[in-house]
Amino acid sequence: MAARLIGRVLDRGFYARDARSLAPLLLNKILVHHDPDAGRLAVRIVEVEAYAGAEDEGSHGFRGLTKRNAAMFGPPGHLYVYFTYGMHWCANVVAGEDGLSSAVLLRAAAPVTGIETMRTRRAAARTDTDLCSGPARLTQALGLAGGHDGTDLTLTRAAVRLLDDGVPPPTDPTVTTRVGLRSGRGDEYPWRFFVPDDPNVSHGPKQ
DNA sequence: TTTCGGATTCACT
DNA sequence: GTGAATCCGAAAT
Repeated sequence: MAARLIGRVLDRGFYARDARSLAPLLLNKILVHHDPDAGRLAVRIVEVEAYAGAEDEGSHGFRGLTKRNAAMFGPPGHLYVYFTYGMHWCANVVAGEDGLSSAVLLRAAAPVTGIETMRTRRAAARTDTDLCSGPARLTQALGLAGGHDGTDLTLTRAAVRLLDDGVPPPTDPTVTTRVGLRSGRGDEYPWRFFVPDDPNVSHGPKQ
């Protein structure tokens, strides 16, 4: 029933570019979680935000290395998963060279495989386009949490992987400012990218 | 040790 | 469109 997923694992060099360059390239990539409880879950990424290193006040890395954000400072191609608002997990892909604190936040996706599991986990979702239409919704639907912080996405046996299945990123992605940042703390940078007119994109500022 | 505020979501008006 | 829920990490004391 489920269509066979064919795709190649992206290599380290793909992730090594800076976050602003990497972010739009992640659009239309496939995020797969081999969930020990639910089997294979997969989504197609449709919305991302770039967080760029030490000079970006909106980035967790702005205030330097801490135990929480250590994955951001590590080598590219790993997951950075953090807890926020006392109840939500958000997942990032680490970008840039080892030692730089840059990452791309995965904000929204389109369900591909395991939709029944996602509907169960996202009971509040009224429609399938609400299953992954926000950074914390995405992690909840896929079952990602703090235990996945630091996962190497480039390992073929990793529980979480990012695949290129041949669908290219949009040639003209929509670009806006980032969501949820305080005024003057990096909210002015146009570093949010999403697939134009995709119904799974989160409800952010004017699109 | 205490305080502060958050890369959000959901229910409700 | 508005506000409550909810708790951890980091900064301040």
